[in-house]
Amino acid sequence: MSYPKNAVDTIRSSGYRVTRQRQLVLEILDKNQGHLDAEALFMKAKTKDMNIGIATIYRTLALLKKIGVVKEEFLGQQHGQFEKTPPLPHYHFTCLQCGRVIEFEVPQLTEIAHQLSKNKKIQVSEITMHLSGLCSQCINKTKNKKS
Amino acid sequence: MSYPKNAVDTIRSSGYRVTRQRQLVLEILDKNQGHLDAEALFMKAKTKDMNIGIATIYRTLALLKKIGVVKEEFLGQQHGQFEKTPPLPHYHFTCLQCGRVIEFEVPQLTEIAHQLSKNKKIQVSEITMHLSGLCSQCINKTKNKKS
DNA sequence: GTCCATGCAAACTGTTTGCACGCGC
DNA sequence: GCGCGTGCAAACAGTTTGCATGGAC
Repeated sequence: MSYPKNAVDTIRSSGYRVTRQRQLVLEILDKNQGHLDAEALFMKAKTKDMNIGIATIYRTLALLKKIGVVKEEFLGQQHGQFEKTPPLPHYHFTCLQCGRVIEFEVPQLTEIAHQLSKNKKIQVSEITMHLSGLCSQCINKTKNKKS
Repeated sequence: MSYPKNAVDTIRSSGYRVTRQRQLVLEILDKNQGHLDAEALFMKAKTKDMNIGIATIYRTLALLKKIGVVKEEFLGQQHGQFEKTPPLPHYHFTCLQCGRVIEFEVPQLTEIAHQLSKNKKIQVSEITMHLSGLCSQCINKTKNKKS
């Protein structure tokens, strides 16, 4: 069966131990369907487990990334944000003013990547797309601002 | 006239001074049509000017980016690589094995971004796309390797 | 009981900043 | 000559690592 196993099962079946800390990180990523960086995740984790260390967060995220449970996205251009790997690939728009992130799908990208694979004789394993600009709210704010 | 002014003119007309160091950085970026990160650029600059400081490199790149002369690309996922702003927007493929970068154009992206702008009522000012995988050389290497 | 995973602190990397001097305009 | 731009070193932020202890299996 190719049922998407839940994350805990994936950890176990990949040969790693299911620890309290790893479960906590997964829990937080589940609740926050948004995008968290290591620091933000650490903060949230601390409220549930005062003793958790930032190194554990980094090690756990690296592990989850390696076994494919989470994806790292580079949105604000600097350090990565993490989210549970979505069933369908999607991409992100970031508002340069308020930082809001909007997700969207672009089915055409698969075809575009396929064409490129043929033309350039390459093998594409990962497609990243990222838009930035102004979200509708910030467009309105700017309009209403009289200078 | 909307002739693309050369970079030096752009610096001057933006109200900044044209210094030896800034010219050197531009020269290096011109010669290396490839993609250099701050460190690599610093190394190359040192061979021409032993006394140049890494801080100058960072400050110069930030300036050139601000006035639109260079673009910062996040290819290897971590710190940015810089290239002179190309006349036509293009995107990059990075080989995960050998690090080779291939450039390509995707005219359709403009239209895709336009559609999204309408649907989501956003204003897109920047489109980023990045592919990764294996280049043709590395595909062959892998094939020929008997294990 | 074994050995992987954790917490802590120290180390490290890439980048930024404060300041006195030097140079473009 | 004025004031921005530079070099240097120190500061900083984010991330990684070494090591002794603790917990998953």
